[in-house]
Amino acid sequence: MIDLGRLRALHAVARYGSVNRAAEVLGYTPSAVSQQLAKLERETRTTLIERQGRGIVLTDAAQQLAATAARILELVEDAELTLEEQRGEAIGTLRIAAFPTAARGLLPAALSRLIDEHPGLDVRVDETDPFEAVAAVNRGEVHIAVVHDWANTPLALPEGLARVKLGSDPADVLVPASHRLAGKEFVRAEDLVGERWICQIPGSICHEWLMRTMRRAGVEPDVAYSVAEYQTQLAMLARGIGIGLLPRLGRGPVPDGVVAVPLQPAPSRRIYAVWREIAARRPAIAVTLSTLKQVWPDRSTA
Amino acid sequence: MIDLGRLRALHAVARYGSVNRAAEVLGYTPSAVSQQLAKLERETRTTLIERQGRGIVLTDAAQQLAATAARILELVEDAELTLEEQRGEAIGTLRIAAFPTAARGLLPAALSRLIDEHPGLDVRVDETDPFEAVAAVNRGEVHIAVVHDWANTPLALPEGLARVKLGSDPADVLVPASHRLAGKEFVRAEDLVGERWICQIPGSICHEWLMRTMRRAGVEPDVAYSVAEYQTQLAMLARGIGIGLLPRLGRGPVPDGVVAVPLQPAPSRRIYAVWREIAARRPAIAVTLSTLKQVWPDRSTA
DNA sequence: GCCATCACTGTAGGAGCGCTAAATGATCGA
DNA sequence: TCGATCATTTAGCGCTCCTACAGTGATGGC
Repeated sequence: MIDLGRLRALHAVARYGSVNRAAEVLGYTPSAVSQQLAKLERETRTTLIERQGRGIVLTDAAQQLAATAARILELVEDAELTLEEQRGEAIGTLRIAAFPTAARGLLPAALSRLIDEHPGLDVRVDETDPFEAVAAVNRGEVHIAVVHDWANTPLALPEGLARVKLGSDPADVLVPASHRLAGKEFVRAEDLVGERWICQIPGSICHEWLMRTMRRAGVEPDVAYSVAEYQTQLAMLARGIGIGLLPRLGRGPVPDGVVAVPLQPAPSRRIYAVWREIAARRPAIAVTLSTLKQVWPDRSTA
Repeated sequence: MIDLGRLRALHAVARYGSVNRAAEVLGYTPSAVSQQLAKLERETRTTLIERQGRGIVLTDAAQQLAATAARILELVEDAELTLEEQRGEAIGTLRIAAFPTAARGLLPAALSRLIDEHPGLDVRVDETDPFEAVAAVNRGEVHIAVVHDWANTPLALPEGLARVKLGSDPADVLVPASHRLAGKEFVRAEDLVGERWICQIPGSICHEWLMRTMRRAGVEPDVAYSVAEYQTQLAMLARGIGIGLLPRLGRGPVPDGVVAVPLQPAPSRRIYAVWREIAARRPAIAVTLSTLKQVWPDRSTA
């Protein structure tokens, strides 16, 4: 009877289009995958792959076999999930992909609690941007993704993925203590026209929000200083050479010489946990999701 | 990921109710099956089997797992069949169970032709009575069963099994050359009242037909001589101490001193080939079925 | 047109798995 | 209580599968 390992290899090759990528995903060397395919060909006495240029293509028979292999592997995974569900223990490896701010501001609390309450759980974290994180969940390489979106460009999820909103992450304007806005209760976007910005690199919430909001208002923001580190940003702010924007999540208390002023309306970046719907039967995933929800720092008053 | 071998072991144990029988069917020692189950328990961290007396019982979790294992194995088998079908060659092992007369009178011709035309085919034959042969096909232990039934007690097949009629096997009355019926063109059942019978052991067509037909006519047949071997039966017949009944299938020419007289109506034992419906996609099975049909000795005139 | 690179394949060798055989444990029937 | 029947445990052997490394053929930059 056909070996499952061979089917996994074929399925991965069919899915990722190359022996190398399949091997990478499976955690093997390309040689191992190649040998598995060769053996599968010998055992089934069927040509499954053909070389094309530097790569390979699957024959029709292989495509078909890969399709049923997918169903078989799904059933096997389902059986494993059912067993784990029946056992009810949160156990095994759980991989989380989170964007940097969440990795810093949300995961430490969640992780320490998970490790305390579920010693059998081996949690791994990868810092990944939201787009890639969702793709990784969809491919099954990661169990949970912590991602964000903006109210005006809501996150679209592939079929089969579910999400729960953990909360919103408001961002404040950081200004030097001597700044004209330092004493205000809140500021509006239009108050910020003409300012020089100290932003973290493109992809940061500062950059994102500036571009989204200011441009919509018809103003091109002046990002004079683009820095990589939060500490650099703070040092510049303290010198009074510009202002910044920073999410509260994962931000420590602002140092002397810098003041955080809430924005009105607050930049509404929403944070979600995303997972494969069927995988939620795994207790490990269920407890992690619930822990993430519980440790969300409720700073509605902050 | 769960190993297929473990699932096969569990499935077999669930199906046959004991480690020993499962091992026998799988072609392993009980030790191997026991070890597989133990490993499956360790890997899934789930209790799957419990000892009960000398045997075992499966837990609920195991029952459920075995059920999905059945679906998985079915898919795997299906995938293999598809590959073989696509390849189109009759190849691999093919197991036939046949009742003794067919094994002697029908299979030799079929086998020699199969071996000639399909060198890749490894045909195995087991002489088995029809009831057991059908059960073996249903369990998947045998691919094709050659069986018979009587017109008044038609063969009932379990779901999923198919059959084709190969032909009818008429039986003649064998009488000594000196017998009063020796010159007749045919004889009727009522002509045979009062005769002493030389029969092969219970289960033979002679015995079966005598009991079925004579008793229906209200006559208890007198089986004076019950022998095991055809040659013995012939020797007795030649001495004129009784008469016999023998199917034409697998019977050689009758020796001097013995005459075959057709019965009217002929005992209508019908011969079928039986197979699992889904397995007919296998070229090996398809060609064997067609060969069996082709080599059926057409003796409508004999 | 040559060489660097990329992708897959082949080979040798070592680690680990899964099987068998034989002994052991547990239970049932006589 | 003894023998028979099932299942399990242990030791050990063979085989499989993986990695490391070398090799082959196609591609593309220069």
